[in-house]
Amino acid sequence: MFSKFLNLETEKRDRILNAALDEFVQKGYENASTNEIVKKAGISKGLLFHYFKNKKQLYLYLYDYSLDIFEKEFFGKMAAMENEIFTKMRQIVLLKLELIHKHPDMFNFLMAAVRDESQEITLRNKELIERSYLKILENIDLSPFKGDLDIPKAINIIVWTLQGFSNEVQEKIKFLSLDEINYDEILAKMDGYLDVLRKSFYT
Amino acid sequence: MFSKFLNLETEKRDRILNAALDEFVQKGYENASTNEIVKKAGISKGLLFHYFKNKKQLYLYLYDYSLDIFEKEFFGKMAAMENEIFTKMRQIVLLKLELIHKHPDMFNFLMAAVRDESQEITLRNKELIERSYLKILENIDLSPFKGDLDIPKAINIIVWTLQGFSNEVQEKIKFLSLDEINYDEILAKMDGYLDVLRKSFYT
Amino acid sequence: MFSKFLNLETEKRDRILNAALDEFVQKGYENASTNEIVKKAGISKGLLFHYFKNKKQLYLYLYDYSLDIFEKEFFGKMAAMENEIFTKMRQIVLLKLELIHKHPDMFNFLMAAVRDESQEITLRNKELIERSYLKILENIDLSPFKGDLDIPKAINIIVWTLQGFSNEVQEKIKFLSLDEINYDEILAKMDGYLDVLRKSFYT
Amino acid sequence: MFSKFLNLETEKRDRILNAALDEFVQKGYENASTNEIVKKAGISKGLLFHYFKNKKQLYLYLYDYSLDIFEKEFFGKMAAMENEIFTKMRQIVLLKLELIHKHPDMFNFLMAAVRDESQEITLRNKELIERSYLKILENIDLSPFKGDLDIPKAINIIVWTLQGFSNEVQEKIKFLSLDEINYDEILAKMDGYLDVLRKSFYT
DNA sequence: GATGAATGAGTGTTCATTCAT
DNA sequence: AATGAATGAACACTCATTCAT
Repeated sequence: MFSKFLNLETEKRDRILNAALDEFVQKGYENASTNEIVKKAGISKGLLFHYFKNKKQLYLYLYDYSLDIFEKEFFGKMAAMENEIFTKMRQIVLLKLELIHKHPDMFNFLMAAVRDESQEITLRNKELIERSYLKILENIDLSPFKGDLDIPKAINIIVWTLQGFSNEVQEKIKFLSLDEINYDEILAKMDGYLDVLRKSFYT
Repeated sequence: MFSKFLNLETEKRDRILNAALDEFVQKGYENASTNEIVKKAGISKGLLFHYFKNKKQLYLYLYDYSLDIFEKEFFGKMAAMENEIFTKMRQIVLLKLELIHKHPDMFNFLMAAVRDESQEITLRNKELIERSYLKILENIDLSPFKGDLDIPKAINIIVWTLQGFSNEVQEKIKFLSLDEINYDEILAKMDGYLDVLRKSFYT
Repeated sequence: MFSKFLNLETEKRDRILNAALDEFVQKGYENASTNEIVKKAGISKGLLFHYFKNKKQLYLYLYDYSLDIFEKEFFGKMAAMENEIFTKMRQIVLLKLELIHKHPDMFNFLMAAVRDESQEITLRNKELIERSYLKILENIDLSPFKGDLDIPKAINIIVWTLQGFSNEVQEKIKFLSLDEINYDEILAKMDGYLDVLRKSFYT
Repeated sequence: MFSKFLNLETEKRDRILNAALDEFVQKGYENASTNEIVKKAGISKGLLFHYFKNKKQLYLYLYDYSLDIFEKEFFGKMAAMENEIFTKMRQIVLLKLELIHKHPDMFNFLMAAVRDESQEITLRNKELIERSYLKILENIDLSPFKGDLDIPKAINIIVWTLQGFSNEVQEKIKFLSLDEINYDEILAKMDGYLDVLRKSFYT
């Protein structure tokens, strides 16, 4: 399907990829202009459609491509993590932050794509979340939890708390440049939340 | 700004409002067609742009209008609520469900609008959330919380848990028709989460 | 359907009609460019699609419009014709020539459209031919035909002979300007053919 | 001009020829895609344009090539035909039917090409028709014709009658599959027409 | 106030043809 | 000879917005 594109010299491929990523992130799927993409990538109109039969396929390719990179980096490093849930969740958050710094455009694109709600993307995304969730929770040490606790619910509460916290942080730092962000402060706050939960759920 | 529109006879105003709401909900901002809106509303092309100088202004008006109605209904009923946080949160969830049933289009529109992330909407939304948050938390009875607990954090955890639960439910019922939804089951599950939190945070 | 277009001032309507007719005649359906049509008609791109929802509809409108005019003129004058078949056929040929002179573009368009073979056109055309045929043959005086002759076949032979002759003439005069055509010579030749057939088929 | 192409190995040449023929027959000149042709032929884009400088040249080559094959088969077998005109015309019709069955694609292509009306094709076609006509009429036995008959006109009437009949038949069988066609019935009808003409024109 | 004809820059996509390899 | 990446003008069609009436 995309073999033509894959055989391209890396430099040109990246130019196209970045141009498209950039345009989609800035304007969203509908508003993104293939005209702008080719201009940014410095290629002709026809060439884009030589590689991708239409705008949608380009978008889906970008999604799969970004997801692939994230998954590889994510799952690869998750194997070596702690089994103690709070430590593990903390490590996951740090890993996520690291990936955002490494591939900010891809991350933004993925976030935006998920909101887009196209059938195909929603499906791929659902699968990913399920796989991630299983991976995160496998090997978790359940022994420290209080005896009368509904552990599955407790785990969901931990996950949702980190999600809520994460959203709040993102909302706040949205308009800051990367070097204005005080990660120590953020992590300290997060540790505060994890402390509350640990004290509440562990014996 | 919209004074011309406000002076319109109620029936015509509502026709325009509903037509626009409907179109934006169904197709999103970009894909919504002003042509379709005027057709649905039974007015001329020119008239729409006589009342709203462009598509964006119409959209923002709709947002403010919807928000207004929600806020009124929400804040109005919130005054009479319990001060015990779990009871109050439960009441808020029920109220939210009630409003979704009463104004499904407006609710969908607001949800979609928030995701849109346009500067103006984001700002208005931030303000609303802050106001709501203050309102929800005012008069909360803090005495039952454990003495050594970081109460503000605990409250956030409660809010985020309900948010996470709510998102999960929405994801699941997205493809169900309204009468296929089993509300009792959903509420029972929610009560389960509230129980876990109450046992953990209360003395 | 085309009410918008019909309410247009005659001058502009004709400009659009002629521009489209001209373009379709010159280049055929596929190769005709809506860009060229609007340029020739001196209107904006959008306006053409305001009147006709797409290229195909414009084409079909043109077909129906042209056909209508031809049919009216044709059927109108056919009522007053002789019942003697050779005289009638001669009158029909003369009428056809007259119409070609009066509406050369429409005639060319109709001829081209029939060859186009699109489903819709083929259907409309088949109906027209059947109607014409019935009209031509109604009231024909069969008494002069030889007694042992298969009259329906003889009539078909007369029709096909005129068709064949007509095609041959058209082929020859295709590259001549209108005033270079010697109609007297052509008609004399045609009368020769009709004489042969009359002598052969009549007692 | 096409010497490069002629020196190609027969198998590859035929692959290209058939692919092009197929595409042109299915979609017509304008809509035929060189992309599809090279895909069907299993050759590269560049190679097609190495052999034929453009689409038009390929089309014209195909026309000449098809015509050549038809002419050879046609003229070859025409030498051995009867001199009695009605018998000969019947034999020609049968031969035509035979050729349609033997080379349906080429026949369809030629028919379509003639309708195309491009200058070059029209010219080649005119020449062919004249040559065929001369060939058909050479050696015809004029003795059975009635003494006072305009024989050249009579012959044209015979030809046009067969043409008209043939067109009518083609119109009718267009949507039938090959084995649904009742050839005996068609030929019987045709013989009816030839009988009418024979009785009328012969002493 | 109310209409809807008119605009034109914009869209995604196609495709015959070229050309470096 | 053979490849297929690359071009770019052209296509039909859309749509928010304007404006004369």
